[in-house]
Amino acid sequence: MSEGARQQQKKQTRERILDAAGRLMADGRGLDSLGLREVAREAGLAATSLYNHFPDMEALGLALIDRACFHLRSSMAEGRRSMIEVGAARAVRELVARFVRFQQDYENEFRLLVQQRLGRRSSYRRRIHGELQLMVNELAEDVREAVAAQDRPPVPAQREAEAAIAVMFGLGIAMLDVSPARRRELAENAGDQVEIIALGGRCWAAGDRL
Amino acid sequence: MSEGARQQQKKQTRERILDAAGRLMADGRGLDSLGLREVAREAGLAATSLYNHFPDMEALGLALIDRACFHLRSSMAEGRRSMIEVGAARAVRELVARFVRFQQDYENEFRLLVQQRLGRRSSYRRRIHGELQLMVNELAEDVREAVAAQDRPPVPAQREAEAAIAVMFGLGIAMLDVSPARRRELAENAGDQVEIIALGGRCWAAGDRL
DNA sequence: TGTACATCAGTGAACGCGCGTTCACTGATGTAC
DNA sequence: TGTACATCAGTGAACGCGCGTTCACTGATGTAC
Repeated sequence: MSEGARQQQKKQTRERILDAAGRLMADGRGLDSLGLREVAREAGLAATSLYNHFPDMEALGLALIDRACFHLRSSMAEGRRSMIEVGAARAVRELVARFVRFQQDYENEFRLLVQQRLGRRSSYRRRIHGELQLMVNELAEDVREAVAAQDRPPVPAQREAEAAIAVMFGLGIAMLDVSPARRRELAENAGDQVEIIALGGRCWAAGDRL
Repeated sequence: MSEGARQQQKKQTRERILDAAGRLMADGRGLDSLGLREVAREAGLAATSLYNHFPDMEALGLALIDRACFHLRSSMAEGRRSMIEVGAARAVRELVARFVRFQQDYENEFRLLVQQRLGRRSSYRRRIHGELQLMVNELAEDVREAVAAQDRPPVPAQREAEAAIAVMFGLGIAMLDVSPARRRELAENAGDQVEIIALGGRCWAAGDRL
């Protein structure tokens, strides 16, 4: 019980290290370019202290990725339940808006996820891939529920979700380097794209093909 | 004229350096992890010789990216002209097939482009962004022509092209880590997604909204 | 409550190594007369 | 055609620097009796 104090201290230090690493990534830097000493310095620790919290640099990176996944998941879950009621048109726009908010609130973490999705470490890739898979599945489930709630014929929800998420990640990447005005424009375009996907899903459900 | 021999030799050496760098990236390594000495060794040159061909490592990276852009462009241009005649359904599948072929033939270069699209160096990002923009515009133009040739009402070709390319890049990334069988499955899914996009474009053109 | 002992977060020195770049050079190729 | 000179691709040594990790340590915190 009183051991708690020490453990709590340790947890705080761990967070301090992750925060420091996050701060260093703020100016467009990638995880790969972060050095152990650099992170330690930023966190106000001796370089070797990091080994009390992470067995090696790979583990530190994985912790950063975990954190990013958590933020992505929370951001996308926010207000998810209301999707069914608001109707397809608004639901699509709000989906994109949630993603845009995540991208803006956690720009470094967004970059981290996209970069490490095809980084060198397979542990990173697997972690991110799994998270994105979950994200696709949840979105697909939402689409199915919303469609069922409106007594429409079942759409190819999985394909729609995959395409929508591909569009949103593309949007997130494109937004990184441009002005706020251009960002809004890109977001609106992406909203249109997702709407087109949803419309296409309805046609597909009705048996239409090209 | 006879100066040509020396110049030609130099050009060959330059290619040897780029080939060496390409080989080193073959096992999933990123551009950022390539060292000057390492590339020189692989090319059979003294480390300092690289400076006779590239002012610095950034220029070497840019040359690699240029090469990748060239291959992407050639791959996607291949058989582009026949798109109009074959009809929308086949055109969509062939579009995806061309991209898949590029991804397989030049896997390292595909990774290079995706990774450096949000890498640290803005010169890289700009180069790649410009290339992708061109790719989107060309695809949109093809869509417009094909639709016009069939006397259909004009579709939101730009949005369709953006969405389709986002889907294909997502596909390319997902294919990197999986078995050939799974790759085929993913490619088929992506084909369906692009078909859904095209169907959605038609609905949109007809004035449908969600 | 007081004391002896265990735990363990944080430290500083040291390891071998490769990094990108500069410099003065060598010697083959190309040029001018 | 022969000779003197210029060019320049390729070389090897050296620069200062940070890398990730190991090790033996210190001293505050926690535990047992």
